[in-house]
Amino acid sequence: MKATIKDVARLSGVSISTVSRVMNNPELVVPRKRQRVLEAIRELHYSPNALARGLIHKRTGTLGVLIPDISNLFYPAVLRGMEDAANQSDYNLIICNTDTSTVRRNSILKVLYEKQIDGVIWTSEPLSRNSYEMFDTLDFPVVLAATHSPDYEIPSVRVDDEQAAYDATVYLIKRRHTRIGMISGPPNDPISGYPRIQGFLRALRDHHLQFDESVCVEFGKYHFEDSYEAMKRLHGKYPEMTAVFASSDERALAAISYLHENQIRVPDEISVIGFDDTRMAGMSFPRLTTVAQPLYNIGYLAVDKLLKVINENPIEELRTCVPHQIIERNSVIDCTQRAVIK
Amino acid sequence: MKATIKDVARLSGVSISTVSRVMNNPELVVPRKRQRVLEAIRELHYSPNALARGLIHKRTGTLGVLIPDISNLFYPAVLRGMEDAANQSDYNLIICNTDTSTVRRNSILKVLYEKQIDGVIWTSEPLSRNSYEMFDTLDFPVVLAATHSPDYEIPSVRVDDEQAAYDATVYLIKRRHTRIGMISGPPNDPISGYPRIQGFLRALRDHHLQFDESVCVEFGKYHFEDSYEAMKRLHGKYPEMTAVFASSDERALAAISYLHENQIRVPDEISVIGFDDTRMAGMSFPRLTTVAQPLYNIGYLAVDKLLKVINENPIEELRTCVPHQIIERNSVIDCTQRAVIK
DNA sequence: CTGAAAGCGCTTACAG
DNA sequence: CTGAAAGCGCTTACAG
Repeated sequence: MKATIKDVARLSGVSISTVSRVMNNPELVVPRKRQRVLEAIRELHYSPNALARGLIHKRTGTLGVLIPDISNLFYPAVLRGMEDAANQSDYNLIICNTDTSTVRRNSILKVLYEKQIDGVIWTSEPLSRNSYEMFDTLDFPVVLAATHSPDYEIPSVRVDDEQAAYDATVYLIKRRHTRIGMISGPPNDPISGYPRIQGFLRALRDHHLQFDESVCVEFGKYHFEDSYEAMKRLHGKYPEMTAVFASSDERALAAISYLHENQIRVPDEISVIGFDDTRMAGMSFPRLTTVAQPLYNIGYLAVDKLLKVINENPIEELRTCVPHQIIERNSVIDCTQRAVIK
Repeated sequence: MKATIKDVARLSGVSISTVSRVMNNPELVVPRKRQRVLEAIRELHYSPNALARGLIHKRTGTLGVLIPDISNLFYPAVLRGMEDAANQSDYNLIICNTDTSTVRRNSILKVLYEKQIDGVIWTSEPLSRNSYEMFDTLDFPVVLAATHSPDYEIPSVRVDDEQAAYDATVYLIKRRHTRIGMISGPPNDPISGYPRIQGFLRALRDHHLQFDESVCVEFGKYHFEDSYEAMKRLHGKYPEMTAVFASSDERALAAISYLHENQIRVPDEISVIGFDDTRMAGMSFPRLTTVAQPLYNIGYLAVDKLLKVINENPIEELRTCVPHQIIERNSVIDCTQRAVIK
């Protein structure tokens, strides 16, 4: 049996109030008694029951994290950042997979609510009206990570997707590519789809590159094989393309695989730039040039912000936009060098 | 303010006992009252406080998962399996990173203990005497995932590392490779180091391949760059090698990167086989042939087993060994074909 | 079938 | 400085 505060009180010959005090306000207890209590605690391997404490303080020191699917390689770094931030403030994380299902989301939120979670991080997915109302009626403090809400006043931490896509495209243009394709996520995805396509198109437009959206963009859903097929279609309809912007590292690797397997050299014939900078980006051949999201920081800052909301500390800005950055590796070549090699 | 059972009792004009009953044993309450209570619950958005319940039942429905580092790409699939198993039985998971630090482990275990976690999954790391004693005195139900303990009677779920390494090596030998190198983890690692080296050597021995361990094995610690360097050293001292067994997919990708970057064709000149079958394995070029661990299942079964221990259901076997399997992709070629190509 | 009471393991005014 | 008491939000014998 686990020892309780009563056992400690009995063994040290004081009341449970006193035991409680030596744990929470030791200076209120005379040293002699304090010692006796401390000894009893040690002897009994006593440690306080967080449920009882939580009941009184209305705090549990645990946060809920909702992500679409932990097996997506985008999350390991993000979650590590969240964990570290939580850990630093003595919080724990309960991580749950929603599989983008509303039903699942509801049932998760219900049990987290019962477990008296102090707040939740909502990751990646756009925040529907329905989700918003759920958080609102449950009165959950929420922070959005790697997503944001233009419609509701909810704190968020993410990258400027439109601008990042713009910069990635400009990076290619600066290297004299003029015929650039894109492998995108679903156009109705308000995070990794729509804004990145817009950024891509804006860059082309700004540089007076003629383009026809229907020939230079192809869509791969989330997984590798989809994007592999998308690359095949893209290459089929736009064979003169010299570079491609893929809106995730996974899509970029799929594109590279397709090219390799069809004897098209990367980057000598076609350059590829990715998005995210997951760990895989450094492990491919050629190593992937990509626009990095500060994944770890996104996670870290999101939890940090949530903790501020919970503790009613002021937060500097509602929607924080963390900087992206192009990581140059070996999958992009200057288009003129390309000509030489050829 | 959150509604409590008292609010529901007041609104529906019954005692809290009755409210409690409609939640837990509705058949004990007359339909008329039951309806009234149900309505009040809905009206107040009432949902029971799991802390109060946990205090009484001495159960929280949450499990602790200790892993070395969630940002390792080995874990996403394992954790997904754990999550699904937990979810299916209405349990939640608190995931914590130990960074292989004893201090960190102790502090994590302390708070999980206070939070009255129902049990813990200990992942990947070998179970030291010290850890064992910790679990023992805390009286935590524990299951080991992707590791096991020869010394203590603790349930575990993992692959037979020695045999899997043996099979991977035999796979190369069957394809007529006779000069095979290995990129291994640290030899003192009782999971991904020692047994896999032993399996590798046993395969060579069984097939009468002459070998000198000091020339055909090199060590890369955990990360990519280490293994890249290890591959460089291995190739330097064993240039006639035609195939390499890497004891993780990450090591295999590092080996492939090294070979590519030095214009050594894979698999045409040197074949590479990996270990784990993480998602990256399908995304590399060439796609990686590897010995798969059933990562998802390891996670799923470990939680399943832990739940059985917690509920005092019998478990079929203390140490379950899940089957490994070689996934053939494109990074290994028959050594005779290799000669032809050359 | 239902309510009052005790209790789960704590914390925190309130007296003294 | 310290103890008795009330209370956090529930569940569960025990009477009736």
